[in-house]
Amino acid sequence: MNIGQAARATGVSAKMIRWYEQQGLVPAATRSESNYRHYSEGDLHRLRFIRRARDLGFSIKQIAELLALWNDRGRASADVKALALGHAAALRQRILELEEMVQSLGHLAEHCQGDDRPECPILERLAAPVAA
Amino acid sequence: MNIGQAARATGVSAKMIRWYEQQGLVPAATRSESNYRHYSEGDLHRLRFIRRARDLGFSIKQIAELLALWNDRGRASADVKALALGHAAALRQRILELEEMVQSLGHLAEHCQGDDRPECPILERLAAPVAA
DNA sequence: ATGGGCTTTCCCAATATGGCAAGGTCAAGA
DNA sequence: TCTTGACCTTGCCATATTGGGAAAGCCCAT
Repeated sequence: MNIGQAARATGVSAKMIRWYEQQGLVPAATRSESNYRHYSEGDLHRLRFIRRARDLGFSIKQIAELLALWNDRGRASADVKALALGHAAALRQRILELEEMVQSLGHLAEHCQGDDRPECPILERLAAPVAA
Repeated sequence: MNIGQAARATGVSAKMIRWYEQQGLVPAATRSESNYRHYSEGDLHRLRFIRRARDLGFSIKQIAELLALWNDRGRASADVKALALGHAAALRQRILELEEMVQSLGHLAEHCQGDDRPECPILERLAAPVAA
């Protein structure tokens, strides 16, 4: 199976597959005589794993850890769980930050008429002389 | 006022001030004989504006638009408001995505014992053969 | 044999920020 | 006056992930 087919089968673009290989996230694919990469079912399996982990917002580094645990038959499930929960906590933190921004924006926008006149509390706040 | 003082006064690092200048977000600072940049109160004002907009999660490009509106005495407040609300909507969208991830992670972790044994539904799900 | 669709590698782009290095400048103290 | 330390300059590198494009080679079907 060539890289394009593997891409279609896993939802990981060919470009990304090559990049993951370069980053050591997947082992270097075997090559045909004419240097084409080709992929086995096991390779697709691994790529799908990566794809799903990306969808959950794991970084490449974290995915490398997950893959290592996946391949370690003797791992403790606690290690996997800790990784997942740590990541979830980081996501929640990020969500809080974004929510704060949304709230501030909401407050600012509330006081802005949003008409043809130039008076705009949003800009005034951003430009406030000292603290805001 | 030198760049270091301007940085301290505005909360924008010297590095970033130079970078904003290079990006055209702030006009090139005037220079002393020995080529040191120096900054006026107006410059600090502009830098603080940028800083606050960054804190609200606006991108550099968006900040450029905000600055243009700020400097346009005849702007319509509607234009500013639209920018702010559009940005808020994008943030909310991002929040939804992150919340979905957190939820999925929560579901996965719920079913994982998190002990010394290797059985781990988290990995099993990530590795699931076809759909998950 | 020719063309269209695939593959290869390599370079570039974006975002915003920090770090490091080599060298110039300035002010204060000995 | 000389030295020292704090500051400034530019420039390059790195981060993390993805897409775009070019030039060249390969494969299959007509």
